[in-house]
Amino acid sequence: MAKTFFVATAIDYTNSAPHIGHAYEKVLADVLARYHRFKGEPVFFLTGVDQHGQKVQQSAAKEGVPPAQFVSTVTQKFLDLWKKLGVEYDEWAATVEPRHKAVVQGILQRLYDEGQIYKDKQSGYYSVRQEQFITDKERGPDGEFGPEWGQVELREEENYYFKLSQYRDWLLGYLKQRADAVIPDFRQTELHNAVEKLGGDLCISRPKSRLDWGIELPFDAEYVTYVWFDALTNYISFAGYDPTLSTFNSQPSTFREKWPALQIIGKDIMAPAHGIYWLIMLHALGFPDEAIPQLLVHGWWNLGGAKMSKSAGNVVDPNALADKYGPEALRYYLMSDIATGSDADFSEERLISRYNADLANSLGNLLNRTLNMAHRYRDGVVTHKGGDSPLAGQSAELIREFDRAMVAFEVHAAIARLGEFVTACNTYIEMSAPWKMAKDADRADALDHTLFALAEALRIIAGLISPVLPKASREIFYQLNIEPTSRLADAGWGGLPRQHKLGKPVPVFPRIEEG
RNA sequence: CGCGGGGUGGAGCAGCCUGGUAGCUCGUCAGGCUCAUAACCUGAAGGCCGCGGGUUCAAAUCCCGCCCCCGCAACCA
Repeated sequence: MAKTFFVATAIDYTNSAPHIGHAYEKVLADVLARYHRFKGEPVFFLTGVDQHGQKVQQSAAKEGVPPAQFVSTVTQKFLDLWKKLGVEYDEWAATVEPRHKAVVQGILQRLYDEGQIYKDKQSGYYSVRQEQFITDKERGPDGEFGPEWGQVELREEENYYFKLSQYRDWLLGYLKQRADAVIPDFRQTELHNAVEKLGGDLCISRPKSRLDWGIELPFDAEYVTYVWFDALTNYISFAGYDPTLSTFNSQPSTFREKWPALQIIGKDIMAPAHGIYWLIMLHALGFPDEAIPQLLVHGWWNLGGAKMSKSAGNVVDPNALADKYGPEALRYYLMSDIATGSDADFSEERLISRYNADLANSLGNLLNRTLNMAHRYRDGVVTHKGGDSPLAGQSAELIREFDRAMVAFEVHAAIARLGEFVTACNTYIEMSAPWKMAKDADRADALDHTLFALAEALRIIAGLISPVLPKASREIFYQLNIEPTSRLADAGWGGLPRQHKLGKPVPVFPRIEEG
């Protein structure tokens, strides 16, 4: 049995509505999950929401609703968006769930019992209005804290700390020994540099007097868990991890079959959260190096070269885009117009342009003209005649290179490669000129040969594109009048019956007219 | 000398790890085709691959230095 392809995304904070970056990450995970299912591997796709914490508590208070209710409203927006975009996860990680709490508390208790968590006292500047400690970073140019902080006072507070720094050398060693711990590699360099500067331990609690919307510490009811042990733990709590079993090998087989995950995260939360805290947490919990998850770090969609932010008012709403252009057009754009790991500029014009050029003009038109000719010249029936088509060899190469790109998470490259093949098919039509063959009775076999090859090429294309555009893929198969190819193994040349009646052409990708 | 990314024909990008005729999409120009969603195909113009040095038979690609953009971080408990 093949190892399960376990892909997990970061879980999104339910403080405000999803934006384009959230959508990108989940679609990327969904495409990879779908591709590995297509390859016939068992797949476990985990995503969800991070629902606790101070900002949620504050936002809820502002709206005058209980945090649980506030969180449920925002969570619904994420659920609706994933449904709309066709993001099909296997498990939903919502951190308010009891089973998650049980794992978080179980882990904390174990680490506490093992002496890996201790209590300490620190002091700092505290903003009464914002209900948080602030640092020198918040000081204005004049060295004073601005009026937005209100009254600022020096305050002492006791909290619990996790002995993070003692694992610094382990992490450095791990990163040194595993070249693909983080992808792309320059992020691994960045992480390594960050780890070298790692100093103190990690504060993991908040007194309930300041924050009570969280998971109570099992060993001190006066405190709740601060973000790290709550949010990060979702990756194992929703995969069946049992906190009472201290060694990895004693974990339930349902967990061990899945773990470790490929974790897809944004570049902003690699260091320190995932690259340092999370990896060290796992190590401290007894996970062997082979069970440390790989991090796939993606870039951001910027707007006009500038970072997107709510304060700048330039946030792109994926919901509106999906409504306007269709979810598949959005999926295609997000997957094709950014190199995994890099940043890209978001542009609605680019979305339209790529959709029209790649999907409407190239692929959609290829399907349309092929079906049309088949109906016009052969009553819709394509028949195998003669030897191999040049498209046969090209398709074999396509499948190899497409796969190589996809398993390397380079979805953009895989899509580009597929586009080359679509163009090759269009060129093949021009070269063979079936409309001329149709007028020449002596070339009847050649016409059959060409039409058959095109139908077969389209069947392959429809299979390969299915992880990115599941709906359009099904529609293409429907028009080809064949069962959707559900496995890569069946995608190769030669799968089409030697005589086959095609369906009627209907534009799958109608052009988006601007303006 | 904090950490990292980027600088490639008019625009947006890929290629760089694993040196070997500079590639893709859009745009422009010319031609072809008529099966097709005014789509498709071919050809052309346009680039000292940021600058300077080095290694090499050979550098966009490796090494050194510099310039310019962009993120992140800067004792956030």
